[in-house]
Amino acid sequence: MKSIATQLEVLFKQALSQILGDEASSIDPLIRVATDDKFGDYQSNVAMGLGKRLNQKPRDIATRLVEVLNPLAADMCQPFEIAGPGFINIRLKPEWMARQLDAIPAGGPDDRLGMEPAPDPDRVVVDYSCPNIAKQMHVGHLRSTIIGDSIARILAFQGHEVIRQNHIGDWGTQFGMLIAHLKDQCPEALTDPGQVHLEDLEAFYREANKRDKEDPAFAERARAEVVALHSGQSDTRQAWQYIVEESRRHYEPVYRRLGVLLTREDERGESFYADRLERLVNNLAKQYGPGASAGTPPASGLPSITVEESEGALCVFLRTPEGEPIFKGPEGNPLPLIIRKSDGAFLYATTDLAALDFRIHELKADRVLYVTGAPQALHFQMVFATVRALGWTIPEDKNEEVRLEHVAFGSVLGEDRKILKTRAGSNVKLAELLEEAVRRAEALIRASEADPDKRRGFSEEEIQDIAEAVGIGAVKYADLSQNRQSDYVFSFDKMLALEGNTAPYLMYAYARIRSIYRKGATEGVAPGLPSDAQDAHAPAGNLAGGAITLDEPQERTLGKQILQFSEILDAAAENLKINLITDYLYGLAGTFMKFYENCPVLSADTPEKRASRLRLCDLTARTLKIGLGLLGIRVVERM
RNA sequence: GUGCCCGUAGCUCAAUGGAAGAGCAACGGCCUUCUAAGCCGUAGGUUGCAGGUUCGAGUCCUGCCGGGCAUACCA
Repeated sequence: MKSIATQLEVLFKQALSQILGDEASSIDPLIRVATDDKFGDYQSNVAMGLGKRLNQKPRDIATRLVEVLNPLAADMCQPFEIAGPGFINIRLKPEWMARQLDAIPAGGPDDRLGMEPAPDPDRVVVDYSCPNIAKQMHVGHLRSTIIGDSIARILAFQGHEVIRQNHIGDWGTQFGMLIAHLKDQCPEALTDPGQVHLEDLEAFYREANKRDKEDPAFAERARAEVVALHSGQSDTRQAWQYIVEESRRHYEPVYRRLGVLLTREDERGESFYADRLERLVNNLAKQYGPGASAGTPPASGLPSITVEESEGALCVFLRTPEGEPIFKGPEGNPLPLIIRKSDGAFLYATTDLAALDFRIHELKADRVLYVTGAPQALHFQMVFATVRALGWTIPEDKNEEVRLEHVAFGSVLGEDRKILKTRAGSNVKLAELLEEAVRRAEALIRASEADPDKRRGFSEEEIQDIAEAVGIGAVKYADLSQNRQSDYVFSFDKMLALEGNTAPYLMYAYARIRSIYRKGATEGVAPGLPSDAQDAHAPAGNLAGGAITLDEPQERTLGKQILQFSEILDAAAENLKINLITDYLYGLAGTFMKFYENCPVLSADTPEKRASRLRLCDLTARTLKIGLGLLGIRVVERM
């Protein structure tokens, strides 16, 4: 089933070609959701633009268009209205919307509300989370993990082939000191790794760091371990493996608690690329180094790339065809992308180039997304520009350029509007932050249970389960409902607030719907809840005919918004703006609440009306569940 | 210095070039009817300033003011 906007576009294009002929094919009908109910449901803004182009009055064009459109769209729309400078206001017929809703198939395990998958799916690499080994995940990893996971879910739902990549920080000079320290402090970890566990990885890291700074003999051994690690010496490799494994024991429970999809199979950390770096750098130096100026000149307009040694470091420089540096440093001097340090070591730019090589040439990605913080924008600009200049983004076996995108996000701030820190000034640990969110959610539920008017009689098990879902959901929703690019202020009180655009509000709307079904089942007037309520939905149709009617204004609005889900998803996926989905879900939940207040379901006037309203409830619940699912947030049956 | 991002109601934030919106806080209503973690109502604006492009600018361009981030060997 096509979205409302798409169907309107088809009609408008037909009408445009009738009055304008062939030149109409390139015209966008500019269908938009109306900004206000008084203007209808949708509007077309095409007439204003055409007025200029055809040198006619926009209102005259709109009039001619509407004359053709009225019969074409008679099934779908009320007669069109022309307003203001030439807006065409579009009002959908309730019977048409009801038929669209009726056509949505019943729910099931892979429910997609009848939405069609993308006709031309891409293979998309999503790089996100990327914890550092031997350090705890802290609040700085929160957004990458949550946003990246949601983007992966959204694109997969749309039918794209998503390849998750967790580029963990499992390589680098810091491993020298960690390994040296491990061999001193915990040698049994090498002989019997399964039986020995570090209690506190963070403390271990700090101790190693301290010794590295204070004890020259230790620092010497640490350097030797770096060499041993790189050359693949077995006991050093084993120690390294042990440290990585200990880190997994920390972050995998965080992933499970957050409900992110990342698994061990998605890990392709820095170590994976380590033995490719030297060859990569040598090849670049050979092709674009000083002796290689005879290479092919860049195609017109493309930047030229050179690889030069500067201040002892090996650097990539990009220049315009006119020779002007594309990236400039403080004094206007060319800014290099350093791919080998003066001490011979490689660094993150090198690894990122190797990773793009792999993702483009071996994973065959059509699109590569990097979900990292906005401060890294310049780095990715340089890496992407380099890769484009190398010609990697136009593989021979594809006709479309590989899309490289930095999905940047703002920082998480404390109430003081500074980067969120603990009172002691250290990073806030993610595990502790989640624990506090759940604990606060639990306190809210217990307070409500202590109130005789609000008490639902939850079991202890239910309280724990609801607190977990609400607490974690609140953290994730608060993050995802922000415009990704701006910084946001972290506040437990706001994200767990009982009102407003929060996870608890949406989850409450869902639970209310489920409550109707439970009550209906006991009274024998609704099909009831399926036994496996988490994964299936009651087949709400086929009751007394089961046809949906949209008579009351609240029914009409609810039905319309359910039908709009697919166009919201398209917009969110296109711009990777997840807050479009949260705004939509919040609006849908609000509309449902109004419907709930005004339109009795179980005690509707007639069995037909009851059946219709039950189906609206079912569709709303499914939309909320799927929508929250795309955010990685689960719903609960009661709260 | 240069580059990127931001500046919208008291506060926190939305708004693919199309007719300025929520939530919180404030004030006033609604629980013998499906969950009041709810609903209804009132109030709140020269979208930082000044120009420009456009039929139309919060949105695009230029300049200024204010803030954040980045800017050669950590990621």
